[in-house]
Amino acid sequence: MSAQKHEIYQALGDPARLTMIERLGEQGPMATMHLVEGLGMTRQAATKHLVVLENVGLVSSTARGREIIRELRLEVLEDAAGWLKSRANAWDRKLDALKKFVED
Amino acid sequence: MSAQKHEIYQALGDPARLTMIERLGEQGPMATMHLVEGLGMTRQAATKHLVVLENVGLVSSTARGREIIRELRLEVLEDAAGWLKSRANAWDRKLDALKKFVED
DNA sequence: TGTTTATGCAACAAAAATGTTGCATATGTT
DNA sequence: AACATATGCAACATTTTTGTTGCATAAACA
Repeated sequence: MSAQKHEIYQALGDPARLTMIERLGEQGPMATMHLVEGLGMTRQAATKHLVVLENVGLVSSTARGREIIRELRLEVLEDAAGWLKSRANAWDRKLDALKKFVED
Repeated sequence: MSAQKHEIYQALGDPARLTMIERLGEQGPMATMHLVEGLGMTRQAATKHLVVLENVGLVSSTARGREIIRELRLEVLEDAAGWLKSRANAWDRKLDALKKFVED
């Protein structure tokens, strides 16, 4: 069910989607129409981006009347960030060890 | 000169490229041919992926005889991971504050 | 010198991502 | 009831990404 790592990074790899994530992080849950404003694209295009974010679990949505409220799933984002950071740290140690090994 | 954030995540958003990054992190710098092995694609396809990684600064290359040695740029990876983590942390605090505000 | 190995570059094809328009549906509002 | 608002869905066009094949070049090696 949970998305593959590369799918999460791919979802983050678009300026419009990053902007929407930033807005949801700064201002909290909000309706689609509000999220779309200022992106320079139609509502339908923005919705497709939101679907991409939902598919990897970065965003969840709830109906409220005729609106759909989109919400950032911080745990998923933190997980993706943490994974990357922990890998980078592990590789840092490994590559240091390799370097020392070569020097001998 | 430095890549935009979304470009870095887009570069990470492909399974073949993530695999190559993992290999470079686990085993250190290596030649293209070695990196290509087991990816299930031609050398030319893999090279295109390496060019994507180079363009965003995640990988650098040096010629050694007829080989090209590819190396992981850990600083760039750490920077991308750190940015994501710091944003997530900041948003965590912000969204908590918002929640408390709503409850009053 | 001839052969194998590692690579680059260009043309091409197929698939996926991005964005548009048009139309339908359901919820508020006057 | 009539109108405005927020949304979904489908068809379509464009661009980007991903991968292939074929050919050229340069270094290592027998």
